[in-house]
Amino acid sequence: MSRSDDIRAAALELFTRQGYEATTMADIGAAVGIRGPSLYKHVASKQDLLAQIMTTTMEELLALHRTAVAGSDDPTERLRRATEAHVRYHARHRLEAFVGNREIRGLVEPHRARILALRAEYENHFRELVNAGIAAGRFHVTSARLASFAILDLGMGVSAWYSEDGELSEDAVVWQYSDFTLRLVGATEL
Amino acid sequence: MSRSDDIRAAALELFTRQGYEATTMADIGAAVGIRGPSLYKHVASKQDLLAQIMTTTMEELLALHRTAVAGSDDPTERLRRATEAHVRYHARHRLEAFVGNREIRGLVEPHRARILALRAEYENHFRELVNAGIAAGRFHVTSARLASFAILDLGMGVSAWYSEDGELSEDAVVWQYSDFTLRLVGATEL
DNA sequence: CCCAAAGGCTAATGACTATTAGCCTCAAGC
DNA sequence: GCTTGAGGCTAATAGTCATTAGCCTTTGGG
Repeated sequence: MSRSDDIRAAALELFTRQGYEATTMADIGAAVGIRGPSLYKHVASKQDLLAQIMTTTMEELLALHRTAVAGSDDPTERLRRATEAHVRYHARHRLEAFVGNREIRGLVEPHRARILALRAEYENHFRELVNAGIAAGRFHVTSARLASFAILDLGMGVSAWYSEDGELSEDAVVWQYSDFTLRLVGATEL
Repeated sequence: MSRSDDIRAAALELFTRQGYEATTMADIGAAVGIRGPSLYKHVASKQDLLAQIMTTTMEELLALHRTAVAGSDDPTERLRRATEAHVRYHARHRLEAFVGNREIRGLVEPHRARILALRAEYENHFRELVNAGIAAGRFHVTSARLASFAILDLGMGVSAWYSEDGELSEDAVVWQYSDFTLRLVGATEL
């Protein structure tokens, strides 16, 4: 349904620019050329709009992570691929990622708990990748927890400043940031 | 004036936990044991409360940065000290830093423009530190802009997850993250 | 051609909110 | 002892908002 998609897209952009609380149904309606109340012919509620955006985002991120990591057994290569997927998603879907990171407070139960669980799972995957590298003697960091937080935060930063028509291409950012990650964990060359 | 300080502290915590928009004057009042309207005997407005928090935060951050950097001429040492100050501030004043990063949208002109200018200045300082290291042949990165973004984002991440009673001490986080930064820019040993 | 449903609209509902007005109390200095 | 100002309070003001109700138009399938 094209209209519903338009509405979700408009909501996404407004949530990014103004925040969930500060965005009114009338704003979203105006962005697609209708009045606020007419939105209810297409969506259940404002909260539902946010929940759908955040759920889709976290599920896509987890799916991409699994795919990225599946192709290799080498700890360095696995972390590199996971970081590439992470950063690429945050550049390519910067609005979704931005809202996904910043509007958790706007979610009401049970959505909030579900999203937090998915986030925790995602974070754990990264921590395990770092731990695997340490166990194999390939990474050299004091705290795997700190290193994985740092890696995740780098991606989130991307969603805050990346712009498709900026001077840096998506690939340039992805490759640079993957390098940063491997340097950060002190990955030794093979 | 102790009461005004209490109010600012209560507002800071509520803005962190619920966000500026979602926090009501009645909430802030309740946190200090009075009713919403009574707050106006101590503060000008809710907006003023936010503006004061953000302005103070950015000014402190800039002042600490200047002090940190002043003590050395060596590019590596300067970047290390700047990162230490950056991360330490984000750990020690995590509420201020958190709100400072996330509630810019809630600011109204002319506060918004002023804060954005201070942030831009802060970002520039880091980019210049990285550029200085590159020029001296001590750092090895493709894009100084990307590297400085990464460094700044690391600090912001800290303000999102750091906890004083967590397993990691402030010093541990500061030192680890400073290491991360120097690794990230490919700083060569002297 | 008809008519039902899809998708608009305006008006109403029921909250909630920042801020102001106006009043009351109480303590400290005279 | 009085009074004045600081700092509370409640009630009123003037919004804003999500959501629902009820109505109208269009349109596409029979």
